[in-house]
Amino acid sequence: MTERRRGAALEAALLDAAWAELTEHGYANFTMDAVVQRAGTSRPVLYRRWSDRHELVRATIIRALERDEITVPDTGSLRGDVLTLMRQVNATRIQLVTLVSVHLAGYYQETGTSPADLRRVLRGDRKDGLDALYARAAQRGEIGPTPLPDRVRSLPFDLLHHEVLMTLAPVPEDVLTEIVDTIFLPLARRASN
Amino acid sequence: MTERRRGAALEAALLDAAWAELTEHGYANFTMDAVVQRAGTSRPVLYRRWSDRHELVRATIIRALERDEITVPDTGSLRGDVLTLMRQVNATRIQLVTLVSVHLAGYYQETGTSPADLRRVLRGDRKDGLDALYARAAQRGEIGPTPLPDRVRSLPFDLLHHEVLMTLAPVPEDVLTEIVDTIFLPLARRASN
DNA sequence: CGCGTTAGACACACTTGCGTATCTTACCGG
DNA sequence: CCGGTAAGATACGCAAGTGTGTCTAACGCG
Repeated sequence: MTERRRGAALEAALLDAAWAELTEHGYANFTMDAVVQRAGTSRPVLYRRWSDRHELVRATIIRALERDEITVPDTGSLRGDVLTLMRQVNATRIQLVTLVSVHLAGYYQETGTSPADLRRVLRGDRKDGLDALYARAAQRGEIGPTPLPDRVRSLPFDLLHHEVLMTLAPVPEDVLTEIVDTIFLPLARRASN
Repeated sequence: MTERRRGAALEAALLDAAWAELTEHGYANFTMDAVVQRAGTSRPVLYRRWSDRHELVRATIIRALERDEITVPDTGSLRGDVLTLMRQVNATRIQLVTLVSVHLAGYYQETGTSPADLRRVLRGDRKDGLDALYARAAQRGEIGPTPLPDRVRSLPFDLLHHEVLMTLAPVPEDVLTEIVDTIFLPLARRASN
């Protein structure tokens, strides 16, 4: 044990361990002990930074949110853009989505919030990007000039989300294309004419 | 305490209490103690019937499934049928859906199952009814002769489901009609031509 | 090099929930 | 009305997790 971590490095290790515990065992089975053990340190080190379970969970989720920034793509076609975005979400945010939606049931009851509230935070910054994405599609003539209803715009992501929540696993590529090609695109073209 | 319940009556009281605890406090905070206390009886009475937490939860969910049978409507129009079905689900199954999808995270990890597995049970018996519903719609000429893809057929219910999971509350009527009128019906008509 | 800071190990009191064992007491059937 | 069955009330031991002390030993800065 010659290497003794300190300060930021130690803190990062703890948050990484907490994140791993959260995603692997869920909020219900999330224990300070497990985090400490996984990080290879000891109880007081943890408590010196976060005074209780709640604070640690909050810090862990915030940290996860700050990682994995999602960038809105510009592939040259609506289909490509939407699919690329879905793939990004599918690849990087599954753990986050399932954690936030499924594992935090207790949290919602305590705070009176709902998954939609947290989801708005997740998606908020993407709103402008989505606007631009659909504007480009309209400009290319892929969809008509009438702006799409919000529910149509979010449709592919809602369905992706739903699929993730139901299977608790990454969504296969053919399901992504099916959602886009048999549901979203026909509707988008029709709804904006 | 002159009234002492026995047999079936007592069992029903226990399962009712368990259901109330599950929906109010979720699986994570579900304790045998709370059930016993809520039912106004004592620990051993519970354990004589279900040997552990898991069995009790299973029995409670099965009981809830057996209640609230959903009947596939025949209103004379596809729109009316689908909307009526959605209203039924919205009115009677919210607790069940949220419980199964959101509160049982720990259960899935322990058993290696996913919400989709339980959902199949929920929806299984409705499959035949849905077939009939869409057959009638085709016969009336509301949709074309080409059978709808499964993903389209389940679309309104998936979106309802998603909405419930996000808000953890009953879905307002205007959202139901919006889903049907701006998403489902246009797509259904188009997809079966 | 020496000193303050803090990581790391360990032990504690406390709480909660589990599953069982024991005993009394009410109910129901014959 | 009487005897078996099961309800109801405690109580107990166990395990897991929490949050807090206390002590040491390593590290980093001046």
